Amino acid sequence: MEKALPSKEKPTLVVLIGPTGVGKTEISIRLAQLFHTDIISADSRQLYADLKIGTAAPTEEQLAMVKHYFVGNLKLEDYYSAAQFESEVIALLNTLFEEKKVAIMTGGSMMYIDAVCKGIDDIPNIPDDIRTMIKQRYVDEGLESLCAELKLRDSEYYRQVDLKNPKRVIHALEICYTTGSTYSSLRTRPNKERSFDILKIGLTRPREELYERINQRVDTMMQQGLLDEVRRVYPYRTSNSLNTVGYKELFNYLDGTWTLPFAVEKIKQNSRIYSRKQMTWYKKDDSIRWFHPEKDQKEVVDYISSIIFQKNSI
RNA sequence: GGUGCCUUAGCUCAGGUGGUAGAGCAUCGGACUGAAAAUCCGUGUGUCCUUGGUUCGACUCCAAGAGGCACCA
Repeated sequence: MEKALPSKEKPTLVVLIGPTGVGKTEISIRLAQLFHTDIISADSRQLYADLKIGTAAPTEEQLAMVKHYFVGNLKLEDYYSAAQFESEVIALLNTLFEEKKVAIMTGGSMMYIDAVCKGIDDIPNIPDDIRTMIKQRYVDEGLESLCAELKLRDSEYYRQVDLKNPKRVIHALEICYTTGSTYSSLRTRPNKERSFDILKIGLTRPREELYERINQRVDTMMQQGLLDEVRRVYPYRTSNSLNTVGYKELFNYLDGTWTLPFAVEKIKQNSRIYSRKQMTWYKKDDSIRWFHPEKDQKEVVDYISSIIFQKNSI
C-alpha cells in the first residue's frame, strides 16, 4: 500500500499531470516559484513555436516568471518523439539537480511523461527512405498486406499488436526493416533506474466543471485570434505537428468543408474527448495523488513540502 | 379552410404479410514504448406523437386529436 519512502539523498521530480484545461499551468508556476525551481513542459504540441494560442501554451508573462524548458523551440516541420524527449529531459535534469533539489515537470502528453518516468526502449531511428517506402506500401497494398508481412517477420509481435491500427503495424515493420531484427526482441520494457525520486501530483475536477472550462477556453482562444494563427500555419498543414485539435478543425473551415461554428463545436468536442483519454491513461497509475486545482491548493503544497522536507531533514 | 406527406435513440433518419426495433453521428468505456492533442477498439431499453378501436397480440392496420412541412385556395 505505502510506497517506499523517498531516499534521503535523491532530488525530486514533481510530475504535475491532469487532463487538458484542468489548470496545470497556473499551479505549476506557483509551485515553481515556491520551490525556487524551473518547469519542464511535457507537451508534444507546445514544443512548437507557432502554436501558442491553440495549445494554450504559457504566456510571455508566465514564461518570464519561471524558466520553462521545451516550450516553443521547434519548427512545425521538425520531427520529434517521446524517445527524444526522454533523453533530453534526463540530460537536463542531470544538470538541474546539481543546483536544485526539486524540479517540476508538467504537461498532458502521457507518453512523454511515461518516457521520462519509466524509460523507453532503445530503438534506432527509422531512416526516411524506409519510412516513406512502408507508408507508400500501406497506401498501395493496404493494411492486410502489411499485417501478413509482419506475421512472417515478427510473429511474436504480430500476436500482440492491434492489427487494425495502421500506425502500430507500420512502425513494427519499419523497425524490422531498419534493424534486420524483430520489434519484439527490442521491446524489453525496462524500468529504467533514475537518479531522482518521482512525485506524481494529479489535478482533476468533476467532469461537468472540466467540460465547462474546456468549452470556455476554446471560446477564449477564438477571441485571442486562433483563426489567424491557423491561417499562418496553414502552409504546413500536412506536418504531424498540425495534426492537432484546434488546428485540424479550422483547416476544414478554411477549406470550406465546415462552417466556422461547426468547426468550433468540433474543437470543443475533440478537446473533451482528449481529456477523457488522458483520464483513462491516468487511471492505471495508482502512484498519482489527486487534488482539485483550486480547492486543494494548500494541500498540494503541504503534500509536496512534507515529502521534500522529510527527505532533507532526516 | 382544402389536399398530400411527415412525427421512431441526444441529433439525422431507416424499418417491418401486425409477434414491442436499427444505422450514422453524439455519448460513454477501453487499448496504447519513437507521429501520442496521434492512432485504434468496444458500447444503443427508446412511452416507435397522444387517445380510442380492430386483434390472442399494434410501433406497424383503422379513426379522432396534436405538432411540423409542402402545395392549393
